[in-house]
Amino acid sequence: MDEKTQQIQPVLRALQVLETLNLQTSTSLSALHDQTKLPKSTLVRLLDTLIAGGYARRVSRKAGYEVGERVLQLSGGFRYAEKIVEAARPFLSALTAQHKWPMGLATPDGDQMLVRTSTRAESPFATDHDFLGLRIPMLLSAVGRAYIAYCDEAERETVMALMRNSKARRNAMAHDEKAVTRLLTGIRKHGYATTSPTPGDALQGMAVPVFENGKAVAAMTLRYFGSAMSEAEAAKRYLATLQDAAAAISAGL
Amino acid sequence: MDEKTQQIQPVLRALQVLETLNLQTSTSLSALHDQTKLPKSTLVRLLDTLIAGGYARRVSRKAGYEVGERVLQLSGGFRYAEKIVEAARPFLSALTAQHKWPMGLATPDGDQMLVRTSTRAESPFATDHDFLGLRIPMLLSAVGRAYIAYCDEAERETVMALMRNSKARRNAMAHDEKAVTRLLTGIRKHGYATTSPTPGDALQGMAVPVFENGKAVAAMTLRYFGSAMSEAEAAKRYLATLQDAAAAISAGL
DNA sequence: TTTGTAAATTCCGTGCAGCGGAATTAGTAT
DNA sequence: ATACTAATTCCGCTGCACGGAATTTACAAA
Repeated sequence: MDEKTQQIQPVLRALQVLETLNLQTSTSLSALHDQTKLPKSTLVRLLDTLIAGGYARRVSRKAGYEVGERVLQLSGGFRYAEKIVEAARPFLSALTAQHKWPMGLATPDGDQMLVRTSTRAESPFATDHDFLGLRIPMLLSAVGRAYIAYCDEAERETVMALMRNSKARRNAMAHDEKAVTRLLTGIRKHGYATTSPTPGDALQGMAVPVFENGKAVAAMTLRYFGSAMSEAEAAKRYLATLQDAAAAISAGL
Repeated sequence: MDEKTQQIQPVLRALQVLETLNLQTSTSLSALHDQTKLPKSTLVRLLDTLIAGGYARRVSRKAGYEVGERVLQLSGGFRYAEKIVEAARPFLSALTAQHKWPMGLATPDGDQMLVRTSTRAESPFATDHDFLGLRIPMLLSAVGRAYIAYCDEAERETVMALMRNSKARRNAMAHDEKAVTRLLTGIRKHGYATTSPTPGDALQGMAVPVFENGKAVAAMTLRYFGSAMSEAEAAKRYLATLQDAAAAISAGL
């Protein structure tokens, strides 16, 4: 239609495969076929290439394939412009080293939160994939809730209006003003936000805002197994350290 | 020559370009040409493709190109533990070549152990199927026991809590605190863990932890026929070599 | 053990898409 | 203005990526 820059098909396909491999610890050929819609023979050819380059690895016939160490070279040079991301990383790493749970930091991006850094790779409890670089809903995620509860009022009004005018499922809650008010009041009272509890062994989030010059600019989260401890217990154990870290990050800006 | 796996040229070239872009904040076409030795027209084609996918951005005619945000998706699933796997593999192969028994290495994954590499294919005694990429119970397997006995206390407490709250059969033992304590004490006393002896000609495991900077990060196991020798005899024959190998792997990290 | 079967892997002829040298355009220095 | 360098586009050739079909493999059931 518009610009017709030529695309090299196998390159985009290979990158798609790489992204898919990043979504689970290991992926069978069939699963890859289901998720990418690419023919299996094509997948094998792409995988052979990725393996030869060290970007992927064959695990076993049954478990399939996984990402190889060299993928780190593909993004190691990427830096966000914001200094807060760089400032926060060492604190998040330290917390993960201490408590083992994966940590993350996200900044606002329209009606969603953009995950800027995480310590998923450093935690033994990171069963799901990384949200790094992905956008997550403002009103459903711990980081989003922490941010919206503490950002300045003008910004909150703008974002809320944006969400109210949105038909997206992720913003459904924005239409229930009472519920939002209740949610935010609760967050400010306790000093932290959580994801809405999900059944099963999914990871829960517990998030606090990060300020710069008294203005909320990001939120950081600690993610833990809901089946390992209750929310109250998690707060009792980790909230103070989380808030200390957030304050330390602010101080370093 | 040796392996004749087919390689898709443009894929490896595109990844090479991506890696080069990661080396500096922005890269001009000429610089890219110098560093990759690829024709400029080819580079433009590759870059167009990467840009269309969001993996690169054009900064300006003069400054050239830089990596795009989406590169984060290419490595988000990578686990730090992969490095250990890479480092350990040659040692496991050497041990199997020497003793013939299959070796394996696993890293923690929630309340289970994830088998990351094995020499099953190199051993004549591998009767059972391949566990590569599969998860095995923490408290019933040799690798799991070795890991839980030597990992740091905060992590052990978390994992134990997780298992106590679990109804899964594989975690049944977690509810008997006394039994666990006895088990772990015995492991630390002898310096290795075993699978609970099973009747028949099943393979037994004998596992030791692998440390990094004094922290347990994985466990490696030697698997042998229980009917071929007693546990004491196996320990006498192989424990020292196992521990030496584990130490060598740690040293190489 | 043998057999069954679902999945992974290899094979191979077709055709088109990636290739790169040459021509063109844009931006910069004199 | 003019010359010069680097970026971009053009285009005919050909080599290799494509994917359906055939084969092999691993595992489980009998």
